[in-house]
Amino acid sequence: MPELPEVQTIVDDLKNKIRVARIIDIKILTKSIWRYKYPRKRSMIGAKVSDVIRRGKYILIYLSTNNVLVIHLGMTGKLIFVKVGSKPDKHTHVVFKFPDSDLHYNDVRRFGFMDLVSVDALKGIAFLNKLGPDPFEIEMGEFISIIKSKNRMIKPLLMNQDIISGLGNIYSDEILFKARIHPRSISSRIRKKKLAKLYDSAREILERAIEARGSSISDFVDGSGVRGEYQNSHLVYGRGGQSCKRCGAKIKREIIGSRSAHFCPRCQR
DNA sequence: GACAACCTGACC
DNA sequence: GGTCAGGTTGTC
Repeated sequence: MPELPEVQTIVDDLKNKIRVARIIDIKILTKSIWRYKYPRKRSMIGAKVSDVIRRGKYILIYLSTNNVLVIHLGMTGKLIFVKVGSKPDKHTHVVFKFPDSDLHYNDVRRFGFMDLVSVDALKGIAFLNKLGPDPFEIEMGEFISIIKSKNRMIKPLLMNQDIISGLGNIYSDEILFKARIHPRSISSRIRKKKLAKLYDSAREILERAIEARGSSISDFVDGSGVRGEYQNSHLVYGRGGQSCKRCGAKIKREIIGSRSAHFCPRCQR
């Protein structure tokens, strides 16, 4: 489900609702969502949430006990605030109890996961260390040289979290359309001018998507259970067979890098 | 780079 | 019954 704008939306909601709040209790309903190792609850119970940040598509919840809860939402993960004592549904895997509300971690497909690590250990976590910068964390020149230095199809390259983090299937399609780059273009051969446009497009689209509180295709909702609006602004994603809003040509849907890619064969070359 | 694997649900 | 889905990881 979630790419950078959706994860940022959740992070903003978490920050507003639980920063400075204390975790009263935790109910773990599904053990297997803890990927690295099963956590000690006493490392979390009684702790205050000191900060919530996003790294790529990861959510990092810092606790006053010097531990960090690292969460990846996978495809269908959700963090939703509900009334104290609300009954978990069949896909609720963890319940965090706060004074004013409970926070349910739900995930239908269970591709998401959590880890609890100490602040010290965080620096040694491989899957965080290998994350590339997101488009807001780098300058245009750096972005261009990263892309130019690889010899790969641009869409799978943009989706590779080790190179640039935060982009997934929706936003890579939307960004490439805006920059008028064909998703199969080989990164090293794309002109600098086009890559400059790609950089601007990435930041612009992500910013607008965050303002719209994400894209809800089927599952995504924010911390209050409300859907995002950016799906209404998609120009290519999910529009295969329909006409391009820019030139009228038929939008194509093709498998590229084992994922469905949506693009306009006339606008994107 | 292509694929399968990990899962459940929606849709045809 | 089959296909598809906002992701990641590991194998050829």
